[in-house]
Amino acid sequence: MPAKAIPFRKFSKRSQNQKVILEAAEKVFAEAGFAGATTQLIADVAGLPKANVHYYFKTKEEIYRRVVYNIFDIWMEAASAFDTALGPKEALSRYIDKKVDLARSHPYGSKVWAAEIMHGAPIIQDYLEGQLLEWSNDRGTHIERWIAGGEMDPIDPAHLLYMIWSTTQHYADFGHQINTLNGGKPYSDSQWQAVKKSIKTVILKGVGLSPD
Amino acid sequence: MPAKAIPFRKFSKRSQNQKVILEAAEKVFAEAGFAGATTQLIADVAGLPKANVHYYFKTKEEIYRRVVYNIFDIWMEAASAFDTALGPKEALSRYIDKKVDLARSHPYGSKVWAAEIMHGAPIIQDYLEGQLLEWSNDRGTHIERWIAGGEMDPIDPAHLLYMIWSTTQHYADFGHQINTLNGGKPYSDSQWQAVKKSIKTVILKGVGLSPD
DNA sequence: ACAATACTTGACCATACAGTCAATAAATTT
DNA sequence: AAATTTATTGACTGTATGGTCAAGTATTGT
Repeated sequence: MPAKAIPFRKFSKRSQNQKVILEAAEKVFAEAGFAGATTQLIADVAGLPKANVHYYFKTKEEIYRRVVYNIFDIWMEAASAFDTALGPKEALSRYIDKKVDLARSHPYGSKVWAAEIMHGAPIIQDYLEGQLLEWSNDRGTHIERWIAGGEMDPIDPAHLLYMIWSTTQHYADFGHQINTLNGGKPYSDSQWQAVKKSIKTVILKGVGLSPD
Repeated sequence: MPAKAIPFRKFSKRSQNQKVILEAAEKVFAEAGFAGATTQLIADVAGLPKANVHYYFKTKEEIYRRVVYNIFDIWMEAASAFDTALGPKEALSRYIDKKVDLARSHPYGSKVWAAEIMHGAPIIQDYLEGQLLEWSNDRGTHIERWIAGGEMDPIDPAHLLYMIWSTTQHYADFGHQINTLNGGKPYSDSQWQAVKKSIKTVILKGVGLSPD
């Protein structure tokens, strides 16, 4: 919400700078936490003077809010990969693939999200109780339908979802630990492929679906 | 490390107060992050004046260090539950049980640990490269032996370990989200039992071991 | 009883930080 | 080209916080 009307120019200075600031902020919030993230550091990473950051965003909290909302949007988009029309094997496979892709492409966002939840979700509590709950319940009932129809083994759908969320996001949130145990090197393309395969194999077999 | 010698009295005022402070600090660090945790708040939660906290611990960082080391010790103790002499089914089952117990009994510690890793492990990097790497490699070779001996399906041992870590710790680190999706209520005893069962079932079946 | 050591605590200080402001420059509109 | 809006930035301010200190009280040892 700018103070005055935004020009409809597609790449206005305004939206360009906001984007740069938000990307810098995502990284800084992920690495230092909300309280540890200084506006000065965000400005430095963005390559702007601090006062300029405050010209575009009134408060640090407003920046944080925007970052968290962005992450939620990306998460919700990925959530649509869990397409129940496909049947359990395909739906779960594609969802896992998508979530691993996200862990790789948006590690900072994942960390900010994790920290937000760990601190009691002060900003996105509403979304948890709204969209996320709705989405989970919807997917849950489909999973129960598959179980009732003998298409997969019985399991509490919530636990299955948590298992997918945790295993995939772990590769973002604990990436530092994983890299350390990998000889200090980040995962290669083929290692990321192996991640997908391992997770899909265990979870699919784990609920009675033959993988590949 | 006290400035002078510690009296050998088992429950000296010193060790009592340190314990109270460290427990308070663990909670505050978990909920607010390192930078967001104020010594004043730690003192308030501990029920002591701030200056008293600084009498026992020189700096906030020293308190944080102690908290993180405590967590690592608890983690390592749990790690011994992965007893390779028992064979894959029992070893994995007991380890999962133990880790879920830990997620329930030490949620704050788990969060502090997660945040420490997410911020690049500034304090415990040495442990990651030392004890944790050693432990992981040791368990990894045993898992590979089981696989070679046909006792379980092939899987990259690292991914199996990450799967256990992530699924179990998720119930601590994302407890707020889980409670929200559980109607705002914390898990009951029987729900925690179900967590263990779900995780064990999926992972054991997922690597070709019949559960229960 | 006395000394010595350990603990307690309000008041204080230096620093770092979020946010402001005014003065200037660049871009856009008329 | 004048006017108006938008963007840039160094300098500044008030507040919150980590840490100190000195003056006290309790505890322990002799």
